[in-house]
Amino acid sequence: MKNYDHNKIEKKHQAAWDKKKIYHAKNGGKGKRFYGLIEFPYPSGAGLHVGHIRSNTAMDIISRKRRMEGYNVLYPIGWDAFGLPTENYAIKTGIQPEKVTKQNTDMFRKQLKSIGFSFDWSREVNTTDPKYYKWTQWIFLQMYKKGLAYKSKTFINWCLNCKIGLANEEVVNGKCERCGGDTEKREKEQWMLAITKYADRLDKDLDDVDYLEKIKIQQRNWIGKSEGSEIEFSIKNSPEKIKVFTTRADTLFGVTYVVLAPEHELVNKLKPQISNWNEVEKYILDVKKKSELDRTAEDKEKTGVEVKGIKAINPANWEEVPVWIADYVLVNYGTGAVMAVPAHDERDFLFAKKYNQEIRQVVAPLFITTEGESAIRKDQPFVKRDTIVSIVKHWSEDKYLCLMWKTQNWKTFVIGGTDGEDPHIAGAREIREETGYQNIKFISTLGRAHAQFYAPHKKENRWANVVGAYFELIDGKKEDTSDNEKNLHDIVWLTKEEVEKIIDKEEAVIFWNNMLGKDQAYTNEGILVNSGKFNDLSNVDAQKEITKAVGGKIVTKYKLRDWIFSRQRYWGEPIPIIHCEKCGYVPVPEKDLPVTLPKVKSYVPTDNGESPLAIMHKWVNTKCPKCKGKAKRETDTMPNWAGSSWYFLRYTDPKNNKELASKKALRAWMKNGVDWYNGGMEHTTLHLLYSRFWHKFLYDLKLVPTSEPYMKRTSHGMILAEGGVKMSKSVGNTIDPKDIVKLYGADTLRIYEMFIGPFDQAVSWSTESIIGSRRFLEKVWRISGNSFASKTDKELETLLHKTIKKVTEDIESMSFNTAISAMMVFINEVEKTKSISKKDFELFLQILSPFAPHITEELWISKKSIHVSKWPKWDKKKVIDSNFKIVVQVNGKVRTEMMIDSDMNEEIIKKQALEDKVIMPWIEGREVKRVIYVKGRLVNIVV
RNA sequence: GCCCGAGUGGCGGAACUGGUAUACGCGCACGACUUAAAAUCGUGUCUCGUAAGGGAUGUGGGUUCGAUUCCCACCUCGGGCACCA
Repeated sequence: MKNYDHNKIEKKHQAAWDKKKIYHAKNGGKGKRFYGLIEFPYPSGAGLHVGHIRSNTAMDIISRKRRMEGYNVLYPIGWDAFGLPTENYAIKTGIQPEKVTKQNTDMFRKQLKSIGFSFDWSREVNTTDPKYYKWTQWIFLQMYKKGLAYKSKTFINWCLNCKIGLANEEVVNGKCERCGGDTEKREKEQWMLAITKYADRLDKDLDDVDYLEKIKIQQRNWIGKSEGSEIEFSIKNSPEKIKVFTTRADTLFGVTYVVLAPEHELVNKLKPQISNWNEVEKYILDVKKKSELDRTAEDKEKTGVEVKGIKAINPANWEEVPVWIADYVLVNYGTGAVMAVPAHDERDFLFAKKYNQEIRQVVAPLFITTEGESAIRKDQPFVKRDTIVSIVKHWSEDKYLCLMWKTQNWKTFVIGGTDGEDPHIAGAREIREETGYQNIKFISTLGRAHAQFYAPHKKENRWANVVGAYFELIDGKKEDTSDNEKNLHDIVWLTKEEVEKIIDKEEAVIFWNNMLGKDQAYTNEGILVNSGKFNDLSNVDAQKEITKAVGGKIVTKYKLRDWIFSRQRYWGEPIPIIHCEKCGYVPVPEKDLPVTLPKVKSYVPTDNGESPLAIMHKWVNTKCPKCKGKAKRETDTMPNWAGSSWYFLRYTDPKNNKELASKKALRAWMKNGVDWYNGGMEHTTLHLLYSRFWHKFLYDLKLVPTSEPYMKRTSHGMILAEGGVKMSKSVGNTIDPKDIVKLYGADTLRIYEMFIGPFDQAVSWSTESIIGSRRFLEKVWRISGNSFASKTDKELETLLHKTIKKVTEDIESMSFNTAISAMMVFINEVEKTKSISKKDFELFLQILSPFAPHITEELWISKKSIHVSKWPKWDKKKVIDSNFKIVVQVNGKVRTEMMIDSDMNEEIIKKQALEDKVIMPWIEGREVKRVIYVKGRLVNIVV
């Protein structure tokens, strides 16, 4: 047998597959179909990356398996070729982007072919091809016609380095996502796409697709759906109103001020009434000057100024509250104004502390005792009581008064009922009665809480509405207390540390912390207090009730913003709009599409932020399609998310010049959407969301059969360099797949990248480890050169069928690493026993073939390609061992193993275990309490 | 701060639904073949202990006959979001 010469074999079969077109998807026919999709690559000058190979191989394995299972498979490839790197290269070198793109795609194509992917190369698409972007432009025009594409003067994120407007999504921590340079806010007219109109559906329809849960979560977070209320605050002596958005309408009675975003339109409208306009205006200018980075800086100390002369009126209690402007309120979320409830919102709390605003509690926490002697007794009614907890400080020392109860295991502050009295009166009375101290000074209340517990001394469930109060004794003057009180508890003075050790009731702890000034916003659920007729309602129920009572509206808001769609760049799809002096914006007639990019001399964007296209007067100046008058073309281009928002549709019918794809082709391939789409987590919030949005739009136009583009979405982990750091050119730790293919072969590289670790997790590259994959393939090669047995050894046959089962199932769950491990185990076993039939070995080659398509094709005997052969089925009878090993444990510790036959029943096995020589000494002289048998696994003897 | 995910040998990692922890691979050590080296093959490889046996899956508790797996608290790392009311 010849040596395993991967170079020769791989080239030979790649050429043969191309010639025989075995991976071409058939358009006609009735059989079952499978559409497997990977994110089409951006053909960068750096060439194919090992990361591309990992994700492409995974879907290649799945596609190859589907083909062998009899599916008509579409596994296409194309180029997402518009974009900044190519343009920047053009700026630097002056070489036309088309030329660079052509070079790069040629290189990528060659490299991808050298890995042996089963792409249908006849359906290659390229987003920069005018025949392709004609339809990108066409879709834009449909959006324009439906009012979803509009021009708007907005603050955009401007990258000072790229000289380009960025979408919110492209700004990371105030820096440009692409170049890492500084960004600033600039006001500019931009084309926008109204993705927010689809926000609700983009959220809701996630229920119906099979995406990894973490992908759904990320999408949902990004969309940021939030249900709440819009409530209007009148302004004193003005017809204007402040509309706020809140998710906590239940806390309306706790509003102590109202905050507007500095950019809020009311600020200017109310100018005549504002008595400190200079101060307000200065603050607004300061905020504008602040870069995005400063505004989101880490310490984020909140700032703001009060708008004097303006008072808002709380619709719940007609209280007048001050109005502030502060930049912690965002103009473009909700209504740009919030009601501040410092007691129950952390941001408002911090702001209130800094600017000395009132903090008013309206939600009391509810503490339920469920353990110990005070645990509530189920099925008993609650007796409601108003109670008070008084913290009493010593007249001269830093000590506090506590009661040690004699009748039950309670250690408390001074407690008692209030009988409807004010806290300072009720508290003082209780202190006198229970402790005898006479000269008491009321300092402050400490908040409210509800507590449910069982009172053993009264034998009843209590529901206490507790108020906390803080008192100081003026002197030690003390009178005798009644015998009754004396028998109830002892009085002790404790230091702070001692108090903290013994006080365990949660409401007491809260009051204690409040007394010490360690208070914080309470944002959890609870019972309403200080809220007029809504008192005692649960805060959740109160949200709707209070909204209704003040004439508010229940509304849903989203974090998602409309998509800034224009770029001031050359290398993108021209936006097909004409500006006419008379008619305004006029869409380019569909028959004139595509609007192609003109050839320009310089690709440098202009300093005033215009695209290089703006100085192409010949191209820019045109006639208005409507009035035939003087007009100019739009010089902004589309972002490179445009072409990738619908490319998967084009694959179904890539050469169609009349439609973006024929209905027939779409019905055939997209009947349920793309069956399986794998890509990177980095595209979860942008590409995935954008393309879902476009697809839903096309669905509404009845152009595509489903409202969701992708039925199933999975994601791969990144490949990191050795040592777990990112691969990067500048560090010089990148791996060129070409070198690996040359040295070890494409099959080895494929196996290695699938074996390297769990597919969905990031893994570190290790050149040292590749040899293992190569050795595995060499063993396969060597075995095929041996003479085969007429019949496969019985145990080996069982292992083969187990392996077929495991590989079949592992591919579906993308557990490629364990599938390969199982095949390695099998091959190791074959080497040991050396008796496998030719037929059985071929079954093995078949399950290996999706992973290593070249070597298996070479070793496959039949004239027809192994890749069109039928996927092996495991034999249910043959995956069960006739006898196997189980372990025997004593008290959960393994003591011995024994062989049993599959037909032995439980009683016999248990008996055999108990009589085992090794086991006997372990159970001798001890009582066998239980014997547990787990089928096919173990016997556990409990003594 | 919030939301995900993950912590297992020297390394990458495996373990079904709670049932022999460390499969498979790399590396390492020793041996065989060789004048030698590479390649290949074989044996060994969590840890303490001569052994019997004990201890180990980030830490500390809990549930269970039995926990890497379930529950509670905490620590570390990775990813996402980040003043979204």
